[in-house]
Amino acid sequence: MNMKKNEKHDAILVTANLLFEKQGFHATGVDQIAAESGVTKRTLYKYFVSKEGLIEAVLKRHQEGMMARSRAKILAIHPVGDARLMACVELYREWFARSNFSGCIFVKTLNEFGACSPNLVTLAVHAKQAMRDFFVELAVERGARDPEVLADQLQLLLEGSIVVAQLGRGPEVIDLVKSMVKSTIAAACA
Amino acid sequence: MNMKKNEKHDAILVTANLLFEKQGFHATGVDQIAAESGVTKRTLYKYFVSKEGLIEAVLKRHQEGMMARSRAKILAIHPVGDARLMACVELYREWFARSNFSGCIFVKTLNEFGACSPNLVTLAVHAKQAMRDFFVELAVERGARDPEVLADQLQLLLEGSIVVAQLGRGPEVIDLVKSMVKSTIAAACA
DNA sequence: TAGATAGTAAACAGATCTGTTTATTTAAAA
DNA sequence: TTTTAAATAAACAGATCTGTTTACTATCTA
Repeated sequence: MNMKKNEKHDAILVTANLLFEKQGFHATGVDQIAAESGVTKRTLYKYFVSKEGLIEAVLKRHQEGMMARSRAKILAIHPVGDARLMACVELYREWFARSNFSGCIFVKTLNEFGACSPNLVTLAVHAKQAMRDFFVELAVERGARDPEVLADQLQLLLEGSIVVAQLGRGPEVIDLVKSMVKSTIAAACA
Repeated sequence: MNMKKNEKHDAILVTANLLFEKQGFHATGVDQIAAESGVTKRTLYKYFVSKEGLIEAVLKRHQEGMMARSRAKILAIHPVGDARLMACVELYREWFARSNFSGCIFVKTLNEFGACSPNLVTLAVHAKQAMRDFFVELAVERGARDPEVLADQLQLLLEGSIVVAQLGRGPEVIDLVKSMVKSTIAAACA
């Protein structure tokens, strides 16, 4: 069977994702996406009804990939305990350390479409919720007194770290986050 | 003497600030800013060399206003101690509770101009630094063992709270932040 | 081999964007 | 009152944006 089904379709999604992360949504034109995908605009509009439709697809794919990669990395870690929660934090360090790190595509979505596209905002909110739900799972596993609260605390610290990393402090912010997460977990399981 | 010097100039700055916060920078056109300022485009371009120049002026004015209002509110609080740091956090609650809250204009700057305007990025970084410097002052006052670290921790939590508030959790996030700040201060002064 | 499918190339339409120009009006100052 | 400065209104220029259209060319399969 033919494994390279929808090659172009995926190339467009990957390129668009990269450009949106780097430049933002409004600053990235459809022409640039098509050109850098090695595809004509016509082909792009064959696969996606509109720029907004493309953004939607990019966000969905990004969330799925993010969650799948996170689950794969963290759930392989044993023994279950602090280790998994800390590995979660460590995942953010790797992200910030990437040469092309330039913030979170979902935060960008909130900031660029908060006033004009409830649809895209919803996708961003759901993505962040999915991550928080994963934190709840890990908190339960860890035996937190109130897993929901611990998840909220983790989310708070990690969202903060994204902005601080963007401010030029780089991956080292994670050291601070880790120390705070450690004492937070301790307090949440006492 | 004539007190209403530069009335138009300021009207443009105020309107532009509101629109940029609500819609983002790229999504806000110069025409809209001029129209809603009750001014023609010609006048706008008399006061500001370009859209980027206008954005620059908006960011500077925003930072100055923010710092002045914060200092005025917090430095009036006595006795010096936890109260001032907590009042700082409370300031964010008021911000999130405003009907037109839609994120931080400096975070928007990072996300929209990170790849194409080092100039504007620098302004955003400096604004965030000014706020952190203020946190350091308050931490010193409070008698923190390492004021720089406490300031970093505060910054981390408050930046996180902005995004979480934007995600629809509203001003209530601040309750969580406050509890975390309390224990963080306790640990930082033990 | 014939025909459907998917793609390229490139022009086009119409809207919108930043920024400029011209001509006119208002208003204050000399 | 006369002059000067500041603002308006509105057209214009040129670039760029999203999205469409037309015509041509591979490629794969029935």
